[in-house]
Amino acid sequence: MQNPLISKLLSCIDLGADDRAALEELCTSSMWRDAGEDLISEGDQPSDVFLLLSGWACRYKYLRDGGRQIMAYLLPGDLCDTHVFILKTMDHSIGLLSNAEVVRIPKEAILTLTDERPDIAKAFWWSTLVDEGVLREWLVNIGKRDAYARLAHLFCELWVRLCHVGLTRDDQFTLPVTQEQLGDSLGLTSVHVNRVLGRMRNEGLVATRARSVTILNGDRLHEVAGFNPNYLHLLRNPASGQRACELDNL
Amino acid sequence: MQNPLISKLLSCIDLGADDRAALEELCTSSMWRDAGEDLISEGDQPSDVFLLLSGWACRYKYLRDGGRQIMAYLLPGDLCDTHVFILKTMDHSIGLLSNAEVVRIPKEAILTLTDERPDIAKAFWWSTLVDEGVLREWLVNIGKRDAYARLAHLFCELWVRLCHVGLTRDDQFTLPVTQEQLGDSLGLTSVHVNRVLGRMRNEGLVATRARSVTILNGDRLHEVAGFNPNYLHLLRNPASGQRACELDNL
DNA sequence: CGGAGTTTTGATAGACCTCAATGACTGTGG
DNA sequence: CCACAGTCATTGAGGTCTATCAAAACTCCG
Repeated sequence: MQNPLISKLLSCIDLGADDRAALEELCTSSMWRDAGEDLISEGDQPSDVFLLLSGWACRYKYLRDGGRQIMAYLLPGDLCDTHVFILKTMDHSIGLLSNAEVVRIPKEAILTLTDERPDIAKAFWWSTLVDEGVLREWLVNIGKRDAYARLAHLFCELWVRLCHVGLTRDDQFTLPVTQEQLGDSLGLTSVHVNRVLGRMRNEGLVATRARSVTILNGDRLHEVAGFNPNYLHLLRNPASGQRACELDNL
Repeated sequence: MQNPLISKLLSCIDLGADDRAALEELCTSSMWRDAGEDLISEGDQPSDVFLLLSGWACRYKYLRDGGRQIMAYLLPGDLCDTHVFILKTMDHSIGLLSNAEVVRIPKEAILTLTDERPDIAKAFWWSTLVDEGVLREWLVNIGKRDAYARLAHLFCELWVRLCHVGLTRDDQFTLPVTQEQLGDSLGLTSVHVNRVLGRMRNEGLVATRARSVTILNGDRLHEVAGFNPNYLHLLRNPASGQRACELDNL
C-alpha cells in the first residue's frame, strides 16, 4: 500500500516525484510500538517528531481528579506536530491506542526538508492548519451537540479521514477504541456511550462488532451529526487507487 | 504603550532590534472596526492575515439550529493564523467582540518576513502552537469540567494572557463579553452562566461590574479551575514595564 | 478453564436546559 | 434632563440529559 503520509498530503497539495521520494526517505527506519505506550508524555522536552504509519494514537491529558480527556485521534499518515520542538515542554501526551508502526523524525530532518522543499513546507503547514480545524470541530461537537450527535459526528469524521488514507473497506472501518476511550473523547461516560451506541444500532445507523464499525445509513448519520466535512480541507478524492468516498460526496 | 504583538512574542523568543522593527513596520497602517463586524467569515477565501492591536475578537461557528460556538478569544497582540491563506476556504468566522484596531497583513508580507527572518518564523510557529494548546485546553475545559470550574478556568486564562500584553490593572481586567457570549464559549446557556457567576461572586472569588472583572481570590480561583498555565507556553514574565503577574507565579 | 477487561443493563441523582417574566442598564432623541 | 427602546442581567419553576453506582453478561487470552 502507498505510504499513508503521502496519500494524506496528496489530498491537498500536488507533490512532485522528488518531494514524494524525500518523504519516502523519511520512513525508512520505522519501529513498532505497543498499544498503551506513550510516544511522548506531558512534561517531556519534545525533540523529535513522530509519524504514524499504521495503528492509532491519541492526544490526551489527565486531570487532577483522574479523569482523562482525549483531544485528538492520530491515524496512519498523521504527523505529530511538525514543529513541536519549538516548545520547551509538552502540554499533553500522545499515547498509542493500538499497536502501531511509527517513525521518529529528528527535528533537523524536518527543518532541512522544509527549507529545501517549499511544497513540503506548505503541505506541513496545511497539515497543522487541518489539525487545528479538527480540534475546533471537536470543540463544537462537545460544546453544542448532544451525545447522540456527538458520536455520529465522530464516526463521520473518522470515516472520511480513514477513507483518505485508504483504510476503509466497503462501508466499514476498524475502530481500535473502547467505549471508555470514546467517552473520554466525547466528554461522556462509557455508560452513556454504550446506551447511545445501542440506540444508534437499533435505529439502523451503524453496526458494530469486534472493534469495527459498519456504516449502514450514511445519509442519516450525516443528518443527525450535522456533519460538514469542509473543516478537513480535503480537496480531492481519496488516495488514488481507492474507490470513491461515498460519504464524502454529500 | 508597546506594540502588543511584540510584547506577546517576547514572552517566548528573543527578537533582535531589527526583527522588532520589521514587526513594527507591519503595524503602520491599522484601521478601526466596529464590534459585531466579521474580520473573516466562514466560506471566505482567506487571503490576508489579521493582527489585532486593540479590542477583542473571537473565532466562532454557527450550527444549523442557530446555536453558536465560540472557539477562541483573540486579544490584542494576537495574529489570526499566520498561514491561513494556504487553505482554500475558511471553516469558521472571526468576529469582533468590541470595537477594535486591526491590521490587515498581505500574505506576501508574511512570506517574505518568515523567509528572511528565522526568528520571526520561529515566533510565528510558536504562536500557532500556542493557539493549538489553548484550543486543546478549551476542549478539556468543556469536556471534563463542570460549569463553575469552566468559568473559573476561562478567567484564569484571560488574566494570564492579558497580563502578558499589559492589559491588566491591579487585579482587574476588561471583559467586553456578554454572559450569552460567555455561554457560547463554554458550552453553557447564558442563564446558567449567570447563576454560576453569581455563585462565584457570593463566594468571593471575583467581582464583576460594567464589563470588567476583578479577581478577589486568585488562589481559590486557580484551585477550583484546576488551572495550570503551562499550556500557554509563556517563558518569562509579562511585558517589560509591567508589574509582575501574580497569578502567573503560582 | 479462569480471570481481567469490556460491554450491557437498571435504578437513582444531579447538573444544566428551557421557558418565561422581571429588573437593570445604556444609549438615543425630544 | 427625561422618556423610551433595546439589550443585558437576574430569578423562578419544571423538565431532560447525562452522571453515578452497581451488578451481570460477555469476550478475549493465557
